[in-house]
Formats: sequence, structure tokens, C-alpha cells
Amino acid sequence: MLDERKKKVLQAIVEEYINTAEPVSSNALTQNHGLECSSATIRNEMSELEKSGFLDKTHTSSGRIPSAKGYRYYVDELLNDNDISLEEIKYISSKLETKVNEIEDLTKITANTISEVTHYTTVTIGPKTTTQLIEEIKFVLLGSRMMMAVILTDTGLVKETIIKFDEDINEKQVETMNYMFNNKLKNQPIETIDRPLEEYLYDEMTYSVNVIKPVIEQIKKVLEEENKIYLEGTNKSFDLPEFNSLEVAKNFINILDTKELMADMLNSGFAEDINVYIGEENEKQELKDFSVVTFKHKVNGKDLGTIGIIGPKRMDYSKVISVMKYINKKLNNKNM
Amino acid sequence: MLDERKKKVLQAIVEEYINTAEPVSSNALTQNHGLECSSATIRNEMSELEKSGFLDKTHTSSGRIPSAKGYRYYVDELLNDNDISLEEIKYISSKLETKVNEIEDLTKITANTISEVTHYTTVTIGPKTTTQLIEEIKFVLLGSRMMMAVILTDTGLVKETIIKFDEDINEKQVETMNYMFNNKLKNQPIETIDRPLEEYLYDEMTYSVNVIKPVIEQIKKVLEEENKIYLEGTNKSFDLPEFNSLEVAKNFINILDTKELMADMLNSGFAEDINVYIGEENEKQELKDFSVVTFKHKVNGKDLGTIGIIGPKRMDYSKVISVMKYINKKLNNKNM
DNA sequence: TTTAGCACTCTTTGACTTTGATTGCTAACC
DNA sequence: GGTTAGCAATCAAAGTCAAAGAGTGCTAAA
Repeated sequence: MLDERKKKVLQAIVEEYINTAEPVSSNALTQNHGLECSSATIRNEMSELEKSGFLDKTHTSSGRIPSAKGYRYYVDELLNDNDISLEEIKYISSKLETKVNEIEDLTKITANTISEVTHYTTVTIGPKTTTQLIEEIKFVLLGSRMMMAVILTDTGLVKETIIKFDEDINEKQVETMNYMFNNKLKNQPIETIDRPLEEYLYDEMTYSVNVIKPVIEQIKKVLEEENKIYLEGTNKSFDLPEFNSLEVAKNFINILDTKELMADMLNSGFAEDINVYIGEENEKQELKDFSVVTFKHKVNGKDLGTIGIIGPKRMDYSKVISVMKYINKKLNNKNM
Repeated sequence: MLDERKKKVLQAIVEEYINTAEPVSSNALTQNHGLECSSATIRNEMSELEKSGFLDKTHTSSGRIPSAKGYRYYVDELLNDNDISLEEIKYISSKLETKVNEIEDLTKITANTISEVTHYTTVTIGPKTTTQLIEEIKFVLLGSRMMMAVILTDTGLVKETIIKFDEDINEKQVETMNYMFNNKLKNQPIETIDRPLEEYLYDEMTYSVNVIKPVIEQIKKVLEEENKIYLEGTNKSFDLPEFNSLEVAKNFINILDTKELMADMLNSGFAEDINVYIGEENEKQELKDFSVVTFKHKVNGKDLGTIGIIGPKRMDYSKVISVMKYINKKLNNKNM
């Protein structure tokens, strides 16, 4: 579709613009980009790339910037997905070797690492519990009117929640509950906690609705509720020149503050481990001036949640994708 | 110290400046502030208030703005701590009646309410665990090499943590642990988890260091580690005119992103329930251009943590303090 | 003690100019 | 035919300047 030299010019413009955040002039490309021709020739190429929609101009006499189509072509065809230094490899490795007890902590460390290496803001959400199986459920009495339910899923996720009662309960009751819930729920999908379970429990159990109802409700709630969103490196974005515009900065803060938007952003997306959304490719209108790269991270095939990088359209896609691919590889060798 | 009219003038200037964010002119005070005199008289008063250090000027021919001393005098002597409307009372009451199972949730709801009513950014930290007593500690086996420890303190705080082992453990061992830990730790301060406990356990117990060591370490860690910081309404601050300066906005984001700074900010402070720090009164240099109001919230005397409001020095202290006092009253009648 | 009047100060705004970077086009070159 | 030098045209950014407007401080009178 594009001849070799056009590809080179496009790549050079995208990379130069990613580096400098300034519209790229024909002159700037005559040095250090392996293009053995004059600025006039490059001007001709640029003009044609603009006609085909790969480049934009900010005004008639300005240099060129990549268009959405230009970025997309770069991401699909031109980027280097091994753009990672030895120092970065060492840093990432050491961070990922941190011993963690909870999946959430590994997700946080991973997100933090990505943010540190790429200097972009990351957003994190836990894995959807609704697709998982219940491996074990345990109840612990705390005091006389409070109980904790601990649920372990097949992917190693642990969720816990506190349940309060209006009447005293005793160890015996908790034990029975432990037995019956496990009996009915072990290795079952989460939807099982519903009518059938409720009826079974009412029939079989000796104690009252006052005890059973809050238990079922609270467990359902904690398993179905939206996962928490974590941010890393919000301030990093503010070092970028595009955030010198107050409007952009405000916009960005508003977006990060809207947790539902963030959750939708992270949960949408295709089956791919890594998805790139450039500007208007984002489903959400609010994100049209930003690019988002989402990364579903897994350990031994177990879904740990999704990490998103959110930054300017002029994002360093090579670096971001290289880092994610490397982390992906590393995590798959990790034993948890 | 200040005669009545000077107080009135100072109060009027502070309140006008809080409302408009513009330097206040002598003319602006002749209307709607109950000052029965001409602008010239007010100019004379303003001149004297400036000499005594209560007011500042941005330049020779500008109106006046309150100085740090001016704000302090206003907060100590002039503010109205019942500046709260019926709608606000209703809104706050309904929010606080939400049924919660965990202390953390109540803190979040309270912080969210404050942020909604005042339109400022709030920062939240949980109560210090180190001052609390252990009421109960329970261990739950999850699978064969994983255990959850649940710790209940005397103030009703529940902390849980996961512990992983390099060898299999069984229900019997967990039961013994339950017995022995409770035996030694019940109603004891958290410092008890230390040498004495360790030695006692090694002596008395049948199983190995491999099992006991991670348990003690992890419990210590979770009880001693800094509480998480939660932010509410970061974006709200960006509607204020002072955040139209990019420098201020960046600064603010950096501050909010520095969790240690936030933790220190919330943990410092006097025994008072409500503390006000205006500009340079803040211990931390970084906060010198902001004001912080901290609010230790309690239910029936039990410490639930600290909520901080962070905003411009031109903060609506009356509203903020009125809201906090009202919430304080409400929470003390709440039964948990 | 209060107030009217007025000169003085200083910011803000907008119009206008200059500077400099960059393009697009044309004509010559290989 | 593709490549390049040369040059006019374009436009943003920065600088200059004057006018407008808001507000004070001082003086003298009430």
C-alpha cells in the first residue's frame, strides 16, 4: 500500500513527533532518519501522505503531525515491539519477583512497574468474579453478631466480606453454615448463589431467615460488585506538554475521577491480551483526545485483571507495547 | 484587639474574597455588608488592617485580600459554625443513615458526603492500629498452603491478611494456632506480637518455624503498615479559579499523588476533633499555598480515622467547619 | 471622625508589527 | 521521471504600545 520510502517517512514523523511533541518539518527529517534525500523530496512525500490521510497539519505553514490513521498504521505495521533496554529489563524483573500474598498486590506492583518504566498513568481493575468458580467458602465468627465470609475462587482470587446480624449467632451455627454452603457451592459458578441455594438453605437449616438472608445478600453483593479502580502515576501525565493546556488537564482529571468510565474502558475490548485504542477509536467520547492501551495480565492462564495505560495520542506505543509484552512473558513463568 | 467595625470589615473582606476570588475593593463593601459608611472610611480601615497585618495587597492600586493572619483571625473569632442549610442537613442525614458493615465504608461515605456538600477534595486515612487492643484473632485455612488471618480490634476494626506457606498445613494446626494466639493476644496491645509471643510459640507448639514465622511476620506487617489513602472529588478542586494556574494545578496533583505526604498530613495534628491549617501553618512546605482542615471522626468515642479537606487558602471555612460539626454530632448518635 | 474629590498607580486588553519557521510551487537538474 | 534549489506566501508566536478601567491614597472640607 505504501512504498518503502513513504513508510520510512511516516515512521520518522510519528517517532519524531512522539519525542518532541512539535509538528515535524521536512528539514528535521533530513538528519538521523536514514532518508537520503533533500527536504524538498520529503515535502513531496509528506504532501502525498497527507492526501492519503496519514498526516495532518495544524495550519498551512506548519510541520506535519500524524493523523489517527497515521498512528494506527504505525501501531499495526511499523512499531518496534522490542524497544526495551537492559536496565529496564532488570528493573522489571526485580519488581516482578517481589513475593506477594494476594493477587491484588501483584496487579498493583505490575501497574506500578509499567507506570515507572513508561512514565504514563495506569488504571487497574480486578478480574471479573462472575466468570469464576467458587472453590471454597468459609465463615468466621467475630464477636457475637458479626461474621466474616471468605470466598476462594478457582483462579486463586480471595474475596472477603463482613456480615452483621440483628441477633446473636454461635459457633455451632457458623459450622453448619460452613458445611452447607460448601456442600452446595463448591466448584459451582457464582450464579449458583441464588434462588436454589436460598430454598435449599431455608428447608434444611434450623435457624431463621434473619440469619440466612443477610449472608446470601452480602455474598452476592461482594461477588457481583464492580471491582475497585486503582490509579498509579497520575502526576506523571502532567509532565507531558499536552497537559500544559488547562482544558486537557481538567478533562484528564475528570476522566480519571469517573470510576464507571474507567471500569467500562478496562472491561471493554477484545480477546487480545493487549489492545490499543487511539483517540476516537475509544468507545467513550470523553477519551477521544487520549490513547488507551489495555493489558489483560495473567499468571499461568489465570486472569488477574486488566491494566490500562492512558496517555496522549502521541503515546510512545513502541515502549508501552514492548514493556507489556515483556511483562506478559515474565508473568507466565511466575509461580503463585 | 480589633474594634467592632474593623472586625466587620475584616469579616466582610474574607467572606467576599471567599465568594469571588477577586481582591476586594472598598467600594464593594459599601453594599450588602451592614457597614454604614462611605468607601473612603472603609479605605481608611483597610489601610489600618493592612498595617496590622490582617490584609495584603497584590499591587499598589488593587483591592485587598486576607493575609494568613487575617484568615486565622477569621477562623478563630469571626466564622459562623452553623452555616448549613436545611437541604444540606437532609442530604447529610440520609447519606449517614446508609447501613454499612465495615468501618472503612462509613469513612468513605462520610468523606464523600463532605466532598459533595463542600465541593472540595477530601483525603481519608484509617485509624492507627498501633494504639488499639486485639479483641480476637482467627485463622482460616484456604486450600492446603494458604491461610487467612482475621484480626478484630477493640474499636471494631477488622483487618485481614493472607499468609502463604511452603509446606502443607492442616485444620488441626490451624485450630491450635487459633487457640494459642488468642490465648496470648486477647485484649493485648498490638506490640505484644513480638519476641515474647514468638518464643512462647516456639516452645509450646509442635510445628516448625516454617509455619510460625510467616504468620507472625505477616500479621505484624498488616497491623503496622500505613493505612491506605482514599481521595474523593479530586476534580472538584479544578473548578476553582486558583486552579486555572497550571503551576498550582500540577502542584496539587503532585501533592495528592504523594501518599506519604497525605498520611503525615492526616496523622499530624492536635487532639482536637477539627484542626485548621492555613497556608504556611501546614507542617509540610508543599502545602504552603493550600489550606487543610482535618476531622477525626468517631462513633461512640471510637476512632474511625481522619478525613482531611484540602483546598485553597480561600476556603469556605464556615461551610466546612459547619458541615464537620454537624456530621460529628450525627455520628455520635449512630449505633454500629 | 467622616466624606467628597481627584491625581496617581498599575493591570488588563486589544491592536499592530516584527520575526522566524515552514510550506508549496516553479523551474532547473540529473 | 524523479530530485532538488530557490523563493514567495502563510501563519503562529512574541514583542510593543497605547488606551481603558479599577482602585487607592491623600487632601481639604463638612
